Amino acid sequence: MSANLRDVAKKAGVSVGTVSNVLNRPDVVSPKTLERVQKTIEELGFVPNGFARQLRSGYSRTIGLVVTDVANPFFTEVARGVEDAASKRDYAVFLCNSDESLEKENKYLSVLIQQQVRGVLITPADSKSHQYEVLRERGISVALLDTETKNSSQCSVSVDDVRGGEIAVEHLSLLGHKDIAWVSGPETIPQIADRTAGVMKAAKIANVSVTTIRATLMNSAQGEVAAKKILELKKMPSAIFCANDLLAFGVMRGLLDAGVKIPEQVSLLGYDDIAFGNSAAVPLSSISQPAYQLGVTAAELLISECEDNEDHAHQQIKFQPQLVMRASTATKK
Amino acid sequence: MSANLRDVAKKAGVSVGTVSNVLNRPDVVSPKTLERVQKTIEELGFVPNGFARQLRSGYSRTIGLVVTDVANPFFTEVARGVEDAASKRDYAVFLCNSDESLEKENKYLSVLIQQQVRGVLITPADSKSHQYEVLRERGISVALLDTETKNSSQCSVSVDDVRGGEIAVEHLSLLGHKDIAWVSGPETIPQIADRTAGVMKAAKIANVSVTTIRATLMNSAQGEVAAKKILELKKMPSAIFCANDLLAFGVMRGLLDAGVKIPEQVSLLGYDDIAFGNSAAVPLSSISQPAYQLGVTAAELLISECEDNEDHAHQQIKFQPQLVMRASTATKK
DNA sequence: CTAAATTATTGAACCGTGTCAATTATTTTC
DNA sequence: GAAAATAATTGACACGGTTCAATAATTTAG
Repeated sequence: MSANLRDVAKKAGVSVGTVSNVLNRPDVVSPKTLERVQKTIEELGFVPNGFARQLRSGYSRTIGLVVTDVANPFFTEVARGVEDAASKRDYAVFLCNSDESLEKENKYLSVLIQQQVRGVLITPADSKSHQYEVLRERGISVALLDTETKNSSQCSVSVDDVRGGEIAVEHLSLLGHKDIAWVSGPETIPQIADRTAGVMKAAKIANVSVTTIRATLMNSAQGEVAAKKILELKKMPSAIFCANDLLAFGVMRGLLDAGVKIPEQVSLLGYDDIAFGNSAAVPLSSISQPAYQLGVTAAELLISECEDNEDHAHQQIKFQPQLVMRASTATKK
Repeated sequence: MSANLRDVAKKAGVSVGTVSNVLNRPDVVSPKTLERVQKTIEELGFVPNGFARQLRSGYSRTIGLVVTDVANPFFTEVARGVEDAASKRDYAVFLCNSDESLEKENKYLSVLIQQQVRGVLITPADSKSHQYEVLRERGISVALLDTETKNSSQCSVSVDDVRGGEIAVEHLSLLGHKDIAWVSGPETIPQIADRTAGVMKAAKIANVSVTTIRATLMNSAQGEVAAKKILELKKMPSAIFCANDLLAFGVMRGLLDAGVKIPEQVSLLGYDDIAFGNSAAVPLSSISQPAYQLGVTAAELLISECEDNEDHAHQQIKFQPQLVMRASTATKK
């Protein structure tokens, strides 16, 4: 087996404390002892055991990233941002997918505790879940990702989803649409609830009527289901706003298959502005979020909190969404 | 601070050994003791400290996943598979993006060594790099992901890329195309080299002429660059085969913008069959790979190698690609 | 009902490092 | 050159689990 600190101490004729000092506080060791010990370390090919080190110090250089689904291109971008920023600070990232399930989320949090992560970046599966207080109690920093917190004792990096909902409706209203379908997702997801709030607020002001279609999951298969529901409505809306681009892709497919022309008959607007929007059957107009930047900022904030410990001022950073107009939205005929 | 094993033992009125047994060998503990201890664990919110555990056992329950780019939907799917399979076995996954750079890859391998991972799943950035031998020497299992190894002392899970290239050309040839453009990527990537080999082999047999366009990166921006190059060719090919779907999306956009009709004037075939292929401007025909399955299989194989230690038979598993025909390929007029 | 076999539980030793009060060696001061 | 100040070194203990030989409790056999 490979040499340990005691072996080095014995061979160099010093105590274990001195060897430990050579590794961690070389300045307190006399030059000639230092040299002798370092030579012995070299000879024995000694590499300190990370487990023992971390067990003693209590800290690791890892963070956990819990998102609802990395397969969603928005989160993929966020994840890249997190990973790049963490890597720059020499932190490794544990990737966890909660699949919007509270049970899975809790299971992963427990795994992350076991792994003794220094901090956790989390997009809560559910607005009610305050399970992450448990992490705090264990000295693990927590920052909310893509979710705002009213609680100022916590960092969060989010995008203004209320504003995003407003921008969407304002855009459609400006194009002359007065009857909009809002393809929403589970209202337990904070982002969705906020976008809905924005939609309703702007709709009231602009005097636009909104029909809500609720999707159970935010993927393109559920988008196709939503498309069917829209086609069955008594009165076809002239514009559709989807809670994310994946849903919008599904709706687009459903409508095109049914012979509905986009944007001639119906305008379609997505959310997230994922890279493929541009390559869609009808290039998709969307509400853009700075996903990569979100990840970078969140990771930097979290690591700063982990390391600055006491004198860290919690911040709630909020980015602004932006309209990206492509071919899928047009003025009402 | 949070509860440890001794606290649980005291509160439940048993010894530390028994609590440890409850965690690791529940079958040797009597049912009523088991229940009592589990209840106490629950009450105290006890989560075992991974470091301490690993220090004694010498092994961690983490693996590293090194891919060239998670933002590529193919790898995103693979990553999901890896994560789901690892999670089932109670392993946590470190995510690393090498961006096809050997330097970054080596940096990450070093980080993974520091983190004392039990095994590494890697898609080598470069066919030459045998840096992962260093890991082996440290007792870290390594399995190749999406790459075949000739070396039978190593596990690998791959897709038959040579066959993939063949299938593509056979398909296009069957549709009557005799003049094909092959939008390739860096030939240092083994997958690309294999696909090229398959293309050339099938082209020779089917008597098809191939013009190779080399993309520097496998993304859609480079696809647009490739489209420009194709438009500048003296003789326009009647079909284009791209090394992945992202490139194909770029090519599609480039051609459509130039007024070229797909598939009427040019057939376009991608590789990977990513989810968005179906939502593309022209639904994209593609060569499908079982990405999720690839990830699951690789993770299971790696963990089995980690745990079975001695009596583990190295396996080289190879999946077969499949043609998925959509609207972007058609018989030559 | 006792002896033997089986099952359950115990707790001290150990994994490999970091820490720090105590000890020893060296240098400075007058 | 002795006392005081400073620098260097020591080693037991802590971290929080796992392991395993020893012991205790229970079941089975005769």
